[in-house]
Amino acid sequence: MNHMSIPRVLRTPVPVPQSAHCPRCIVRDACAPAGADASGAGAFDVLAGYRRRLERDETLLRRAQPLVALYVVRLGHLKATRPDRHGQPHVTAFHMAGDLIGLDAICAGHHACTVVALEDSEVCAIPYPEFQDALRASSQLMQRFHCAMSHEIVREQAALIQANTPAAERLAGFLLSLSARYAERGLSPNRFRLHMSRADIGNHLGLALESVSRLLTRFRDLGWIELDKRELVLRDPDKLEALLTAVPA
Amino acid sequence: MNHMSIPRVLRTPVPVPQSAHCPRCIVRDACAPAGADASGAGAFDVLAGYRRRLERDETLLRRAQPLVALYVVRLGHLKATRPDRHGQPHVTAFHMAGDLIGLDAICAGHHACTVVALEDSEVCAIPYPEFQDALRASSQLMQRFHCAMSHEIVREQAALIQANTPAAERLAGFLLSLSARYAERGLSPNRFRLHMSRADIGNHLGLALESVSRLLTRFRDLGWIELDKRELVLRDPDKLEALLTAVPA
DNA sequence: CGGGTTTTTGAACGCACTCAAGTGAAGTGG
DNA sequence: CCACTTCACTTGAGTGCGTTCAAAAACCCG
Repeated sequence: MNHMSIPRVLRTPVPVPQSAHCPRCIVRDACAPAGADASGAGAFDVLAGYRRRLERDETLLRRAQPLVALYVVRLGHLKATRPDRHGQPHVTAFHMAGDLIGLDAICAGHHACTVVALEDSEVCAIPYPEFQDALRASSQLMQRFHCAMSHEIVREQAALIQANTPAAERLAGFLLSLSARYAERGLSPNRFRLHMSRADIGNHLGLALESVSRLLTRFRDLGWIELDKRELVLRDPDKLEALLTAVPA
Repeated sequence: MNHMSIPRVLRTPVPVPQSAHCPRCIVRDACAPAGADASGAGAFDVLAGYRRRLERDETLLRRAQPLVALYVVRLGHLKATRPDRHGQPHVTAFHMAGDLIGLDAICAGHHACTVVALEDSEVCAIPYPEFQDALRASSQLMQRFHCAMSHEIVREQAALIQANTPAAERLAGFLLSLSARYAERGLSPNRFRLHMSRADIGNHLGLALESVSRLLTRFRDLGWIELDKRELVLRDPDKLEALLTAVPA
C-alpha cells in the first residue's frame, strides 16, 4: 500500500491523552495511549496518534478534497455542509465528541461534505490506508466499522422520514436527538448548549430560521423548554416526544 | 463463527446462471458460476449461490427480522419501507437489479426496513457470516463493500438535500435518478417503466399522490415527457435537469 | 361486464415561507 | 469608556405552494 500520499504532518505521532469520549471511539483499542497498557500493542498501535486542533470557524476539510484520513471528534462541535443544486450550502450533519467523520468520502475517494468547527475543537486523524490495514488485522474493528456505517445509513433514513413532517415535529425531533446523543456520552440529556445558529438548525431541518425561532419561542411559552440564548433546558421532554407520536387527529 | 442461525434453505446451493447485471454485483467474482472458470475458486466460491424468487407484492424481509443475509437484486424491482413515528409506512428506497439490500441491518443486527417486490423478482442471498469471512479473505471485496456503504450514505445525503426543494424539482430529480440508474445498467435512460404507483412515488418524495399526478401531467403538457400509464419516455431530459439547477429568480 | 383499485382533475384551506422591521448582545475603534 | 457597527435573533403581516377533501374517469382483473 502507498502511504506516500499522507501529508507528513499526519505521519508524526503525537501523544494523545485519553479522553472521556475515547470509549465511544471506533478505533479505541487500536489507539496508542488507549492500548498503552499492552506494552507491545498491535500492528496498528499508533493508528490514531495524530491530532488536529481547530479554532472556531476553521475548516477541517473541504468538499472534493481527496480522502487522506477519517476523523474522530475528540472535543468540540462541527458541522458538515454540502452544496445543493443551486450551490447553496446545506447542513447535512452536526458532529460531536466520538463521531466519525469522512465516511462519505470512501465511495468516490474524495469528500462530499465540507466540515467546519462550530467552536474550538479537536479531532484524531486516522490515516485511511493504515485504517484499511487495521481492518484486515482485526475482525472486531471491522465489525465496529461496519456497524458505524450502517448506523449512519439508518440515521439518515430516519432523517429522511422526518423531513416531511410538520415543522414543530421536526424541531422537537432534532432537540430530542441531540439530547439522546449527549446522554450516550454521559452528559446531561436535559441541559445542553446549542452550538449552532438558528440559521444552521433551520438549514439542517429544511425550515426558515424564522420558523425555528418562532417554534422555540412556542416551546418556551408552553413551558416545555427553557432557553437563554443558546443554553437549553428540556423541562418536559415527554411533551416533545408526544408531539412526535401523537395521532394526527 | 456460528452458521447455525442460517435457515437450511439458504445453505443449499443452487445453480445461479450468469445475469447481465452480475458485473454490478458486489460479490461478482466470489459467486460460484461467475468464478466458475477458475475451477477451484476461492474459499467463498458459493458465496452467492442461494437464490430466492419473489412474486409481485411478496415480502422479501420484514422490519425487525434478524439479519441472516444480505441480498443482491438479480431481476425485478422492490421497494423498502420503514414506519414513521405514527406507524405509517414511508418508502425509503426503490431497488433494482444489482442493488444491495440489507445494509441498514448490520448496525442493530435486525432489519430497519420491510422490503416488498413491486413485480415478480429474483434475488441472490449472501449469508452474512460467510460474507464477513469473505471480506476478511479479500481486500478487493472489502473495498467494494465499503464503497457500496459509503455510496449509500452519499445517496441518502443527496436525498435529504432534495427533500425541501419545490415539488417539481423533487419529481424531476427522481425521474432523472431513475434514468441514471438504468443507464448504469446498460438500459435505456430515456425510456423505462415506473414500476411503482403514484402513491409510492409521492410517499417516497414526501408529496401527496395528487401532486405527483398533477406534476407528471404538467411535464407531459410541456412536452418534456411522454407518459402512458406507467410507461415513461424522457423526451427532453435537459429541461428536467434545468429545473434542478435553475437559479431561483 | 362489474367491482375495486389507481389515476386524474377541481376547489378551498392552512402551514410555513418571504419580506420587513425591530431588538439585543458582542465586538471595534476613537 | 462609550458611540458605532455588526451579527444573531425575534416578532409581525401577507402570500403562495402543496395539501386535504371530493368526485369522476380510467384501468385491471376476475
